[in-house]
Amino acid sequence: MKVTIRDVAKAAGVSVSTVSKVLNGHYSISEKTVEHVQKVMRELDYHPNANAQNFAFGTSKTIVLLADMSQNMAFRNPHMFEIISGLEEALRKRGYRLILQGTDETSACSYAEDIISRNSADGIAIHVGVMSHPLAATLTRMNFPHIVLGMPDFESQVCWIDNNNIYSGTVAANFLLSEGYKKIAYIGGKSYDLGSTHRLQGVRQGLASAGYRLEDQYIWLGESTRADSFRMTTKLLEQGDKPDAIICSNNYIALGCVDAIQGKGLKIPKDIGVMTFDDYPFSQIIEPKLTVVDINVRDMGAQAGKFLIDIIKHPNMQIQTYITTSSVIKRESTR
Amino acid sequence: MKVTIRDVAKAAGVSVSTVSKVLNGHYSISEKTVEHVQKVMRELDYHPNANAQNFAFGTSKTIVLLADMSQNMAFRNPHMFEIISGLEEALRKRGYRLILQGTDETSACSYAEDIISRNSADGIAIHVGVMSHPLAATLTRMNFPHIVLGMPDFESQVCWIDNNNIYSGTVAANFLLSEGYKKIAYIGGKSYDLGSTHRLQGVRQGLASAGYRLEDQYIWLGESTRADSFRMTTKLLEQGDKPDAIICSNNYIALGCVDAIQGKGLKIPKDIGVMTFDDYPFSQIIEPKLTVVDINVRDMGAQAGKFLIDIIKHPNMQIQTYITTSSVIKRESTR
DNA sequence: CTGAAAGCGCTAACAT
DNA sequence: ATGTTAGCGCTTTCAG
Repeated sequence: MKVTIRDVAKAAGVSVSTVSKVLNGHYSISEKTVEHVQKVMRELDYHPNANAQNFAFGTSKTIVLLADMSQNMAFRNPHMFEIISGLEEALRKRGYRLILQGTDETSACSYAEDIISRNSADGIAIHVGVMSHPLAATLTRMNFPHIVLGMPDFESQVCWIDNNNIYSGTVAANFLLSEGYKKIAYIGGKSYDLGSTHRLQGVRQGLASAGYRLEDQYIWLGESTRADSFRMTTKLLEQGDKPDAIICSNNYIALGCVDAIQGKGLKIPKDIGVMTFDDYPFSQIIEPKLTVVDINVRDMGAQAGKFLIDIIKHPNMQIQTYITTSSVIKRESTR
Repeated sequence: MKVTIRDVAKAAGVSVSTVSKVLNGHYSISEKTVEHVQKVMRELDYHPNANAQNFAFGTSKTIVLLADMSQNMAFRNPHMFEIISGLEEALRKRGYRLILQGTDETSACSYAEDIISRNSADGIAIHVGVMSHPLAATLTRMNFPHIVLGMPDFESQVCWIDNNNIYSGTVAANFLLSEGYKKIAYIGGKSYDLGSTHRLQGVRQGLASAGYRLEDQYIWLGESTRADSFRMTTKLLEQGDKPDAIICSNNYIALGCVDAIQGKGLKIPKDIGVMTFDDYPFSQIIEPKLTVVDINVRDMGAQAGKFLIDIIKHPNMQIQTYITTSSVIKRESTR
């Protein structure tokens, strides 16, 4: 059968608590005993039972992640899985494990309640996609260590972490200016698309602080689809005064934008520059390869993991933050 | 403080073991007592401590997944995360949780040994990408419940599950024949690319059983890159007798193939049909949208979860299997 | 049908 | 520096 701490104690001729102390590197054990006990452990091929340790310590060294992982999500939103990868790595480095729990927005709250009340995890990470008002309420009411991946689209007291899209917008604007572009246009989503809105705001700020401005007729906001972007870009290009560069709020919009530009017989980047955000696989597949502001999402996951562990260790800590890790990857769609 | 089973027992005026039996639906408790105890539980807002239960039951109701989740993996291989999603769902339905553990091939084996010897999971799932000889040896030597996601490229006694690429190849061939194509070519990876090799084999079989054959000059095997595929397709098209359809072993190869065809001024699907395997996001983005044999990978993950739990419940069960869940998604690259 | 008591394997005062 | 002992919260024989 399984060899337990008692077997080791017996074989080593010491008490169980001494073995336990060796296991946990307690200072009070003499070097000689430590070595002896460790030798016995090796001989017996002893490995402390994880369940028993967790139980005795009153901790599970475990974080659960609530996220929507329904059909095709990995294809539609690889982004999320890259965040998860970063999160897992950060947690692992700190001795925690990540439990994946797929859920929809409706069930997320009861899952969280169950986890908290049954103490089946030391903390919860929640992808913003399944975040809801009741869940936020539960989290703050129970005062349980948590972090939301992405900024919730409503006010609350929960801890969240997100990329700074405003900053990314500014990075994009600054880059284009530094490359000599002057008449910059923006194609993005409507006001409820917070990402797009923030990026737009950042672009504005970037231009403003360099003494330029984003002209109203150069801003087109619509659906985040290839088709609607095609429509908007076409309209934009049919106006009298053409921009010399277009910033697209995301990859899908960029796709339609490129179609439209090429449809008008214009060359990228010779006649007009294009750039967008996030380094999706197809940023590199479409012609020309897109210049993007890359927001290191994996790093965001890693930061989230770090913060969550900090929160667990310092329960009164409060985090609500943006992190800024964007940088430009220059490819062929800008000169 | 936390309310425990003892508090419930006291408040309900019964013994701890009675409460435990109510918790676990033991037959021997009278309906009256059950109801009474449950009422007290609700009143006290009692929730059994998960750690303690696991400890007492000697199980963790937990599966760990070993997989390479290094930088950009979610973008390079969304496929894997879709499998993981399916796996998680299947496990959850059966009362198990999925722990994610990122690793490289080298560390995977010692992670597995640790998990097994410390009993920190009831089973292990391993993505084939981190599979190795020593890991296979460990798994069979320790006789621990496991399942490998994907077929290992070496002989062993481990349990694995994979799509049947041979079958998928046949599906592709049959589809093209049924659409009226007759001169079919194949562009794929070299012999060590098992996926490509099996698909090729399936294509051959499909054609053979319909009385056709895959001509040698129509088979080009090289690197799985857009560039090499471009090269191979160009060569193929420069031969005297052109095929009327090309099957590409994967999406990257399809990309280069489409480039080459269009580079020769040929139209898809008018002059030549193209199809490939796996429904990657960019199968839909490139022009024309690709007809693919879709191998429901999420379902493969789900099956893996089901099998793994079966193995846990019936330890002497042996599984080494293909599953076949391919079907054609017809889009614009075939007529 | 219910309860007393012995564990599951490990940790952590407290005593020596 | 080491050992004694009492738990951690729940399950599970075994008696009654």
